[in-house]
Amino acid sequence: MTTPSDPCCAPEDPCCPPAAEQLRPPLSDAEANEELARYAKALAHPARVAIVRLLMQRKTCIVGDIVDQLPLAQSTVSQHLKQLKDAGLIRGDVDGPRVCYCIEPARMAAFMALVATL
Amino acid sequence: MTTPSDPCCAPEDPCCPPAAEQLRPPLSDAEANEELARYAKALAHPARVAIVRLLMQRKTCIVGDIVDQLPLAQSTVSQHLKQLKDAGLIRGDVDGPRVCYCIEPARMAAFMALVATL
DNA sequence: ATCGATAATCGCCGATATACGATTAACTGA
DNA sequence: TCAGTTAATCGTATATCGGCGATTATCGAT
Repeated sequence: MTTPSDPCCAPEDPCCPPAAEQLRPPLSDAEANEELARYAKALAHPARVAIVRLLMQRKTCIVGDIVDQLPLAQSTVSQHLKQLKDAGLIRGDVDGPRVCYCIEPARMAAFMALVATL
Repeated sequence: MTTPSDPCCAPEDPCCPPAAEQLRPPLSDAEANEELARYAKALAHPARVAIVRLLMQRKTCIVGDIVDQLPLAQSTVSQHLKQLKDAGLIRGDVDGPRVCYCIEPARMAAFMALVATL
């Protein structure tokens, strides 16, 4: 459980622990290409790379902080977050009026592994 | 020089040796994000991933063969090749009536290095 | 029950991506 | 020189992206 005084989550108490890892079936060549392309597409914008880097650095899940770090409107940042979430690279957990985003480490690892297969 | 009988280049005689490597200046955070995003964008389509994989496997630079390997029109493949070339991930050398494409290993390594910094 | 704060969504726009067929350009070989 | 092959480019249609302001939804606190 999260300490009530903490708006989101302290580094030692992340609000969004890694999702239960379901077994990922082996990929065919075409599937691997599509998955890699999906991840790459999610990172195909500097703002999204910046968001990922931010979430990697600060283990704690930030939300509005991300908006403050970027020279973009709130709605635009929200769209970028959605794209990263749809790609599975990040996760967002509702915590009161805020939403905590954090990296989905397994997916990140999967992306890096796919890149390594090139 | 290329053997005339060879349509493009034999594996032991690649038509496009790696480009002279100019020193790459260190990148600021923002520049690194933009460069990573640029590479990621280039790989943000399954067909382009497939092309890169093809060029990594067959060291020899293929051209029309790529079209045969993909379920896309020649003009479409040409566009994808252009995007990869613009991103610097591949290189195309004219060899008679054909064009030989091949991986730009240094750029590929740069991409992988940037991914590793995430 | 209402207010204030937070974040997602909507609607809109211009710009870009993706696909194709048709055309053009460049080179070889006859 | 002319014909054939190869690949890039052009033109077009559709879809998605990327940005913003405005609106909506949700929650905590009063």
